[in-house]
Amino acid sequence: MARKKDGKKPAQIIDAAFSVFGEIGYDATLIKDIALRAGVSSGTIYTYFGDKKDLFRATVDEGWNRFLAQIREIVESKEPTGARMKRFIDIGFGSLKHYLPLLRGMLFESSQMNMLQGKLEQFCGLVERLVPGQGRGRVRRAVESENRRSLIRVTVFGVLFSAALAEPSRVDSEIDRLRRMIALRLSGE
Amino acid sequence: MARKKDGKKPAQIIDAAFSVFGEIGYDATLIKDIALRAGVSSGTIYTYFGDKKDLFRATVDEGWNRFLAQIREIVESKEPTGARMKRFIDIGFGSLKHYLPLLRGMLFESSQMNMLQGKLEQFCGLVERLVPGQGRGRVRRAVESENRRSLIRVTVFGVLFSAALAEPSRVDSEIDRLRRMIALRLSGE
Amino acid sequence: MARKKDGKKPAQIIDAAFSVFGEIGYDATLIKDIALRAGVSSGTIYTYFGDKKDLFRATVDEGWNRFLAQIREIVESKEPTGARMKRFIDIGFGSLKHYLPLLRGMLFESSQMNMLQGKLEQFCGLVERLVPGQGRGRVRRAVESENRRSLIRVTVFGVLFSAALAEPSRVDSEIDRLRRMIALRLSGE
Amino acid sequence: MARKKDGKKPAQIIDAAFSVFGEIGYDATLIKDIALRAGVSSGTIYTYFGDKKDLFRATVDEGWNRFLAQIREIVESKEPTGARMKRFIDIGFGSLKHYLPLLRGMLFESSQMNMLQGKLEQFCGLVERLVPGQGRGRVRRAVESENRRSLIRVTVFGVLFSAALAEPSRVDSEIDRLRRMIALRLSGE
DNA sequence: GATGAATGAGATTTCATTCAT
DNA sequence: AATGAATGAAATCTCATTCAT
Repeated sequence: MARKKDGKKPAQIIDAAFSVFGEIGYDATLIKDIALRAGVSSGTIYTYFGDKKDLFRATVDEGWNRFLAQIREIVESKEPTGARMKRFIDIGFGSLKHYLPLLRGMLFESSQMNMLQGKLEQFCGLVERLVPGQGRGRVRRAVESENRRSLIRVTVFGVLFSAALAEPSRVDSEIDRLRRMIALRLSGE
Repeated sequence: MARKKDGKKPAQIIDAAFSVFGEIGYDATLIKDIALRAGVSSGTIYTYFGDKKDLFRATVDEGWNRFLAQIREIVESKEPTGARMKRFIDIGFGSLKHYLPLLRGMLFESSQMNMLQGKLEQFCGLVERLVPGQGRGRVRRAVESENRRSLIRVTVFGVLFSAALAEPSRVDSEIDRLRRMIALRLSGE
Repeated sequence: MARKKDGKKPAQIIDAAFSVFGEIGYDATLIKDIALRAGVSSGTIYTYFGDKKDLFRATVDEGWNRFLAQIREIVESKEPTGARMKRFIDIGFGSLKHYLPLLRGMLFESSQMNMLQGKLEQFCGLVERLVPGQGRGRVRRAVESENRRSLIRVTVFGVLFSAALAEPSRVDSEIDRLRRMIALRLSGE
Repeated sequence: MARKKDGKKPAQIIDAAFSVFGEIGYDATLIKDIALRAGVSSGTIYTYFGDKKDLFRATVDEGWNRFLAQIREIVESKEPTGARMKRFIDIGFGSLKHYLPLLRGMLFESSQMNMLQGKLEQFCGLVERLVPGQGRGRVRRAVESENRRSLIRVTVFGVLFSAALAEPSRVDSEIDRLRRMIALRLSGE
């Protein structure tokens, strides 16, 4: 997220939008709330963003891109697989805590669904590159590849939504539990 | 007697609500839309349901209960595990296609989140009873049990939301893919 | 008011209307409430009365005419003035308690204003005939007559609205106080 | 700055509300009517007043307080009684013409009854202080005091409602008649 | 005649967006 | 550029009235 101090209105606004959308969802969020938290007037928001949807998109993009950038860096690093995995889990689950509000926000408005879908695919693609294929040497490579992709997808979605839907007070422990579970599975395979 | 009271109005309304909520989400759905699709007037909806939220709740409950009833019947049947698993997959994924709109609808309103959470827990509980624990005889029973529960949870959430977020035109093939994947894993374990 | 037992729907309805309108006023009264209290269906009301306003008018007329009939009988009786006055006060304030709800009902709807006005004039006319003119023999008969009429009018309105606006729990004592006051003034003059 | 904030909007709105409520009563008045007459949009009303009831209350309070302030000033002045009476009658009946719509408005909604009741008591209290007690030196002080209070109350209510319920076209002459009558009584006592 | 389910016009209120200052 | 008062379209819900049975 943008820094609050640098005096840049759009960044301030996106920061505020991030937290308000995250806390109460797209529909319940009033432009006024965001303006208030950003320390600007409602009108100012329209100087930088076309409309409410536009601001939402920008907010999600900003957050997601930062998140993906971290993951991408890990996936593309030259470290040995084990170390990469460990960092992936550390960074990934750490970010999950931070970006969860955003994810929730994305869940709560149908029109954003497509947005969410595309972003998750991107992420799944990175995870695929991270996790080594198992069935090396076997015959039914294609089938397995499809299965592997599906499994990754299900796991990614499962983790994200388990976290997103957990009760606020239990979010942290839920994320920790998910993390242990995933660490175990990744190491076991 | 008053006008023909065939007793089908509430069901008609819930059916209409089921599809409209499912298609465009809670907020975007107008009472008028539902009335139109149900072939009744807006006012009639308020004869049977207190308000819009009430109708939504009733719609979700109705759908979910039907779904759970099917699953519960399978879980509690006396069939051998293998047969039960097969039926579970057949019925479960079959229903998934049918109830997907509902699931989508539940995603689209933050205030419904709790509802969703509770219902998914119910479902996970049933799945746990269906899938036999693996590590019988091993030492770390407790850890394993927690892991197993987490894994089931992640898988259930993952399957449901993979399906829910798939593009409408690809929903069917996505569900089939998920189904194959799950079948493979259940049989392999 | 009509008797409830004679099996006549319109009378039942007017009885019910009398009490409901009186308790909560014209606007707050639902046709359904009246129907419920009358032991008939909403539809039945429309068999006997054109619409809600019509029913209100009929209810008020019915009540008011009964009240006026009592007063008229007194005014036109051959008793000596003193006795007539006494009966007037007894009957008048007694009826006030009974018909107060109706009066309240009439107050609470602008469209009923004219109705109220006309009825009160009728009543004032009767009171004028009851209370003997004072200034007999003096010169300025006309002035005095106008004054007397105004005084009666103010007093009648004052008594009715003091009673109508009294807090429900204090209505009875308020009416008694008014009654003592009026009795005193009538005897003193 | 935002659009010209002349600070007059709430007053404009209250003025408009005053006349519309007065003309047709609370229920029949649409927010749109008031907005139209105030020369603002419906939404603007909600910038300054919470809801319709709130606006009604504010309107009545505003009007009533102005009226009472005038009366209080007279009651508390050091003038000789005769002069005070004269001014009371002049100002009081003058104001009555102006505030009559308000009084009418207050009549038209049962829920406003308490409001009306309380305000009238205030006014009666002032009048009591204005009109000198008569029976000084007599025995039955208490009885007289109660009677006097009742009489004032009845007279106040009587005057106000005689005026309020008069046909619009005759309001002025009715008020003049009431005024003459009261002037006579006050001077005569 | 009686019923009461169904109707649908209509009112309040919200809030994204605009625009005068 | 920034402001925030003003706008007004739009949606829920109510309830008098109708009419099929």
